Amino acid sequence: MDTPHAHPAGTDLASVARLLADGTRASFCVALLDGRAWTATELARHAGVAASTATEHLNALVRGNLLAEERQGRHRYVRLAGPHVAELIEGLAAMAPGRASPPRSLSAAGRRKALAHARTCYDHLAGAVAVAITDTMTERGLLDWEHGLRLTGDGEAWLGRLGVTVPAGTRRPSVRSCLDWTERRSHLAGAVGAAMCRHAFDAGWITRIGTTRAVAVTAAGRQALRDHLGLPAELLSRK
Amino acid sequence: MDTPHAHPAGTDLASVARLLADGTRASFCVALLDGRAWTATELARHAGVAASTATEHLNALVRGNLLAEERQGRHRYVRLAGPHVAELIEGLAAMAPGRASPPRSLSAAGRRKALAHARTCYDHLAGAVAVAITDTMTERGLLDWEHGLRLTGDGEAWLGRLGVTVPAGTRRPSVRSCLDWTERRSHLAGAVGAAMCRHAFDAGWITRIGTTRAVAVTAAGRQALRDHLGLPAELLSRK
DNA sequence: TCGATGCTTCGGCGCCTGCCGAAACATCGG
DNA sequence: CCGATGTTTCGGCAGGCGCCGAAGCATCGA
Repeated sequence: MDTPHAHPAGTDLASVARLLADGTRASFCVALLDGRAWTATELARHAGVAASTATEHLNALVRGNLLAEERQGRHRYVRLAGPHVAELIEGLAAMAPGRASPPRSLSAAGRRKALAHARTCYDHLAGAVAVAITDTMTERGLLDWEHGLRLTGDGEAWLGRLGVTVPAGTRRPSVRSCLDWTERRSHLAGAVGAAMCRHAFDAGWITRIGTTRAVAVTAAGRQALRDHLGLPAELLSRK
Repeated sequence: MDTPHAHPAGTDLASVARLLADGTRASFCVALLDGRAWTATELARHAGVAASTATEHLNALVRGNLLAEERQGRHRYVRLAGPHVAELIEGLAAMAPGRASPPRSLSAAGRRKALAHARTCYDHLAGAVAVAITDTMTERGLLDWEHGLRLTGDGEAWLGRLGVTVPAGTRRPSVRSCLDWTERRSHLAGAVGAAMCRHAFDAGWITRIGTTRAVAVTAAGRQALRDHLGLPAELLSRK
């Protein structure tokens, strides 16, 4: 070897980072942030590359343990390998250059606006709505940031009144903050964030817009958030 | 452009990841995980590249806001841009291929062993010792993982008896868990972790081994950890 | 003022890797 | 069994990027 001590710990770090360093692979991962499984062809079309190219990228991502795959007949379904991957990707994206490049088309502008308003982030809620919810929960003493983020007793009771049940006994932290890449503020993640998001879907408070990550708050959802958190309607209705 | 909708959100994610996707740049960042400022030449020699090459890499890393720089005379000092960068890098490294490549030389083996035992991770303590401290603090009810990680009342009192003072009023979470890339377990980070590490240096409980990230626990340190945490001596002495 | 040292700029070289299309293979629905 | 559709393999091409050395600039110490 010609280098003194060939990057002792640098190489393995680089090998992981390299997986996300390509625009197409990154585009796959961002798409998969919705927490659902996509087929290889869907991802290829989404990123605008040939199917053969997508195959090679997926091989790399699966091999690198960023994605998990599942074969069903002639379809190859892939999804993020776990919440830690989603958090890593969000953390990386939050560090991106501050200047959000202006959208180039009207439909892109609308899409961006919908995403900024409310969207899923792996398995919990993100966007302006999620940040507002998190802020209000903090103001009302449901969340405590004093010594690390935690759910207060009031918070537990409040969740119970909402009908949200959090699966217990897992190693996953029950509350966690996740940096929002549109708002640049924290929103609620972790097991509680996921349970709240799931419950909001089940109760019909939010619905997916088409097949994207963007979600819309329904009339019932606005009502529920006003009743339980006192959130003003104008914050929740998209113009 | 020849692609349908040129990676809307993928590009900025990729541009950040690309910075860490090169072995040499990654090697710089891993070196800087010790939290100190290095000169360009030091990093170049460390990674085994020409000074001109290092300059270009540093330009990229500073431009991408991963590193902060400070000019002093003819020296260019760089350091990580903040704790969030250190956490990102550790998170990425923790995802690296499980098989730790066996060290190729005796000195490398010794170095690796020292690092695995106790080292600094940006501004707090990592390695087997740090994991043991964190575990014991949990067992003794000083830390509570129930609803997100937090310091208990007992924990605060315990810190006070140790003489550790934590700067208050910052936005930085006071306790945080950081995934250890040698132990694959969590250790204590955040403002409290940093304050404890700083206090341990000041009190002479630990000292740096040469100019590396590895640290040694002194006799006084073993005594202190036994008195305050009941940690067995054999855990703290390197063989 | 003058050498030594640290850093930067600039060409130029070579490899790595992402891309495609064509062809083969696998699966599904009849 | 057969066409349609999803996926994979394989060449081959082209651009990007990391590397170096030489030369130039800035700063330090004397």
